Amino acid sequence: MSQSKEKFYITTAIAYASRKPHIGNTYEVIMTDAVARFKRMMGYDVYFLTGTDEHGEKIEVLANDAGITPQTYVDGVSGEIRKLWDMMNTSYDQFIRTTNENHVKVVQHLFKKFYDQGDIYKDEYEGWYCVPCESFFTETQALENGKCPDCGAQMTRKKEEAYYFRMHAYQDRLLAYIESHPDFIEPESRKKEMINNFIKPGLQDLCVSRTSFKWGIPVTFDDKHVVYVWLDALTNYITALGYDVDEKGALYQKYWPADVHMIGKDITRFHTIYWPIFLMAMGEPLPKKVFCHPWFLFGNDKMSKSKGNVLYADQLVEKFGVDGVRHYCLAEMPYASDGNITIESLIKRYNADLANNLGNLVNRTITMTKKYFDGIIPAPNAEEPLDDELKTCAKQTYDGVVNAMNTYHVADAVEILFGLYSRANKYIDETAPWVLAKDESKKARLGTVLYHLLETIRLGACLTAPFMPATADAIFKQLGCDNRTYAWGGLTAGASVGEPEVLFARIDEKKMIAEIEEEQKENARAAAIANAALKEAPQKGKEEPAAEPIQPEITFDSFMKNDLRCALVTACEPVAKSDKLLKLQLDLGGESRQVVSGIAKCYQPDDLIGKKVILVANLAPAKLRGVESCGMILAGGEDDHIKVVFLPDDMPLGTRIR
RNA sequence: CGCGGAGUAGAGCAGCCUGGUAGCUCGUCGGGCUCAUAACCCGGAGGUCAUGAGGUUCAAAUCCCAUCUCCGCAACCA
Repeated sequence: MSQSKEKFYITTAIAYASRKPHIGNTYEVIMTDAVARFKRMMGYDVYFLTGTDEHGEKIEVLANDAGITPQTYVDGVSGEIRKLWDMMNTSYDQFIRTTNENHVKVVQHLFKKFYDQGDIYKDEYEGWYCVPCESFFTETQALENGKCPDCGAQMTRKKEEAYYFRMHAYQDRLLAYIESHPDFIEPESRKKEMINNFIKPGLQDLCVSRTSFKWGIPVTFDDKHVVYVWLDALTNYITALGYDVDEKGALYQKYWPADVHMIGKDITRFHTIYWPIFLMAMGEPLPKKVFCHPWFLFGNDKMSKSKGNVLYADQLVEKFGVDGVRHYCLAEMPYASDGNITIESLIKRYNADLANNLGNLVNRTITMTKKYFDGIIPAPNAEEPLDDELKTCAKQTYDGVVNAMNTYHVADAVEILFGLYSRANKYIDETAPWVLAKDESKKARLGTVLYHLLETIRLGACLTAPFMPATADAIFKQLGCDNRTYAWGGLTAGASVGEPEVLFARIDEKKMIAEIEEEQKENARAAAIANAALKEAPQKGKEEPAAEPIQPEITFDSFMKNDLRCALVTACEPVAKSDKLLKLQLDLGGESRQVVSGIAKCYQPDDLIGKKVILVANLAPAKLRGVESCGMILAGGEDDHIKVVFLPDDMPLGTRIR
């Protein structure tokens, strides 16, 4: 401990403990881990923080559905997430949970402090309030004369109290900071997005408390309120270090400000606007960098439960191993644009990089050492000019990897590293050890070649450690050496290598794809059965309350208030500047109606024209995107999976449906 | 005219900031080798770098302008 090492504080976003994270979420932890391990290797004193975000309405609802307390729910999910991170061999120093007692206490202190110093103020939110729906609606949502957009009832003007954070007051300081720290937000495009979309138009004060649900950190001086999400979640980065309002703590003093927050691009706004402003209000320094990584898509689709295309890390680990999955994620994700996961590319990359290039190289080299030298590492005393190329490559690989990693171009770093293994394979071809072995007089040369190969593999293993720690260990074991210093000549001649073992067995692509398809069918079947079971007995499934809960019972009379009619779609066109809305002209036998419907993602106008649909004929009119909508047509599903209910062609127009 | 990004060989990407032989991986075709996991090595084919007989320049994938298409964010989702 003579020299204090330079510190490096790195964090992932905390994962929302509502459900098991998919491979896209897992990517973030893997990537952050690779950087953390790399920095440790470079001699930094690294502190790597990850954890779970455990409050909020959604979790409250999920727990209720499951019939358990939110705390119990969150204990389960958080534990699962942590297990997943552990399985992926991530080297975090701390796993924080926002239900952690200390975190809760500090958030409360901060809230109070902000309130006392005038950054947080209590205001009355005034808006239209619908009593039956127990909800607020904005001016633009409300229908004419203040009718409820949900149920059509007459709403009242109502005031509700809420706490707001004076974001606006810090706007200029934030902009100045971002502009004077060009590296603060990366990639660059995200920075522009933030500045142009949010900061320059003027920051809105942020609502930082809620009264509509209970599962959150209570505001100490006003117990109707709980602290709303981001003030709670973001502060994990410092509460984890023991920060408190009047007692900063040793870890905090040592590690703050963060060197980099690794986050998904979807939460850029919170990390590059609100979080810095909270810190300014605390009088604390801002993080040095927020790196907004892209997302993994499945094929070309966003991964989503409803599309049934979600991949989970543990599932992939079964097929490809921990390092197979780590390697794929790290090598495949581009720097700024979204990456695509497909099973085919997973297999291809696994075979090409891991089995053929790296695995086979190690295997053939160790085997030759066994075969020609009884496993004793020979001395390199018959060098030839050709060898310099290999050494130069090793040197350049190091520089290249360091360079790429320092700018978080992880995929580039991996590619450069594998270039070294590739060069070593070529070296075998150039030197043809099996030919040298036939000539006793070339023994010294043969030994030199093998030494160079073993040494190159050793150096490669040093650099592989941050990406695939277990594989690096396995390579060192086969080399019979654990010298992880990146300098040519670290292997000791005369020592013994270990036993050759296959690092990555080749995967039969066709066979595995067939296997996976089979599993997916099975999963689909299981899901279908589970869904059916849910419908019959709407009990509480813990994971994924897939079906929307059944609404409270109503009487026949109240149902009959809905006037449903058979109507013909006579014309249909998209609504300008909207990607979900279609404007439909309906004929219900004499009367015609204009209706706007949010189904454009699923239907083309031509799909609808000439079809008969069910119209809710007595729904209060509304304006959508400025277009008048008088009624709605019945459809099921959400987002990208909406199905309109069509009626038989021979049903007369205007027929009442019940 | 909301903001931003992207369009480069069959596929996936790099190069663009700091103009000057268009590169990598997979696939494909041909050859070599046998130490090794049917692996490894070499070579070929395949690109008018979205479009504009546009602008700047001795020189444009790279800088500027216009158009088209896709994506993300925002808005909208009766």
